Amino acid sequence: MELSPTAHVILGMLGFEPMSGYEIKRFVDGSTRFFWAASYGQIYPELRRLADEGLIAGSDDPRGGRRRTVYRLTAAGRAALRRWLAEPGGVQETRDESLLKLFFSEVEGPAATRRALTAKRDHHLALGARLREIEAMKADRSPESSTYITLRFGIAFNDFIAEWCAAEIDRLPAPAAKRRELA
Amino acid sequence: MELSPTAHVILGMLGFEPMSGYEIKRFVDGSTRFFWAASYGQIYPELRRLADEGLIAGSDDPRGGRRRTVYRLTAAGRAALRRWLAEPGGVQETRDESLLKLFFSEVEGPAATRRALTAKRDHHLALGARLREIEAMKADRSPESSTYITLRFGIAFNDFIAEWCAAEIDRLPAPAAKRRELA
DNA sequence: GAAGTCATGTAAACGGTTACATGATTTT
DNA sequence: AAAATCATGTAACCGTTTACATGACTTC
Repeated sequence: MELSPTAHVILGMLGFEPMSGYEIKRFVDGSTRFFWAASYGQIYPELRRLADEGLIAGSDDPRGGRRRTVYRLTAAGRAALRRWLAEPGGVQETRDESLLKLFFSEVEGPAATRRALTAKRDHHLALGARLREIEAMKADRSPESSTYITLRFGIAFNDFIAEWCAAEIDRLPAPAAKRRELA
Repeated sequence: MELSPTAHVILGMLGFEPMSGYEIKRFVDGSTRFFWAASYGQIYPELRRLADEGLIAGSDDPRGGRRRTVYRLTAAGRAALRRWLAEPGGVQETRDESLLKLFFSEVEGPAATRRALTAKRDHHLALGARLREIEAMKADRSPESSTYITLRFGIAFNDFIAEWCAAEIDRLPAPAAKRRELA
């Protein structure tokens, strides 16, 4: 029974601590979301499947009058998580419309290229700021924490792209309006 | 009629020059593939749709005895391309299983974190090498070519990640085996 | 008492990949 | 003669998102 990457996200989250589907979603939205998103439409059916296969076990744990099912890893589930972590490779996909626009911009002239680079720079600037907010709230910031390493990766990565775009904008020929001013 | 990003890829490609579906696929595989892939299962139906909407026009242009349909942008198609390039934002999605493994690795201890970082470093090293091969073959390498800027972005980006991973590996506590050697 | 949050779930739609089918031409 | 490439296309499948439904509890 081949598990989907999203199933592994769930196993990984439950590897930290037992959680409900709702909590998994919240956790994902504040962490892996930037490189692996998951919606309720995936999480709840997947929890059922993993429970059916005996990799996780759910137990009722209502909060007040709200029903609530908390799942935890079984021994088989922890083994599956360990196996997945050890095996190399995996999906690596990007769909970046801003790069697409940059790529095609030359048919519209250098002004369009500049616009595309500026938009991309701003996007990654904003994303970097978001990640720094998450960093400020993060409890475990020890240097060998892999979740913290991943977060720092995200920040460094977005910083790098923003800076690269800014440098590239500077390399571009000055826009027509500027040139007229200089003349 | 809202166009999908993949429809815009086709419009963009035809903005460079008229092409057949097969040629679009080949072009994509050597360029946008790294940030926006497209399969035949998308390209051919999408070509039909775009032709039905009058954004592109196909004409038979057999090569020898092989039938072949070459598509070119119509005025409406070029306007749609221009409009899309001007509008801000767009899809920005990443699915990176290597980051997922890095993120969750701490439950397995620092050796797993090191393995995850090493795997990621090697992946981006290989990707960078692939892009450099493409660069070596690329005709237009003028600094204001947006396709070349995009390619250089890919190279810089993969280099950066590989170096970041390498630096992070060095920051990690020395593995147990190494420590015993030192004792 | 209204809005927000906690909590679980499903159905429909969507975008995309994979695999397959067909057939001609070119290269080895 | 076989393998590779050119060329077009479709059907089945898959993972994911969106939107919706339900209901209890909490905060303003």
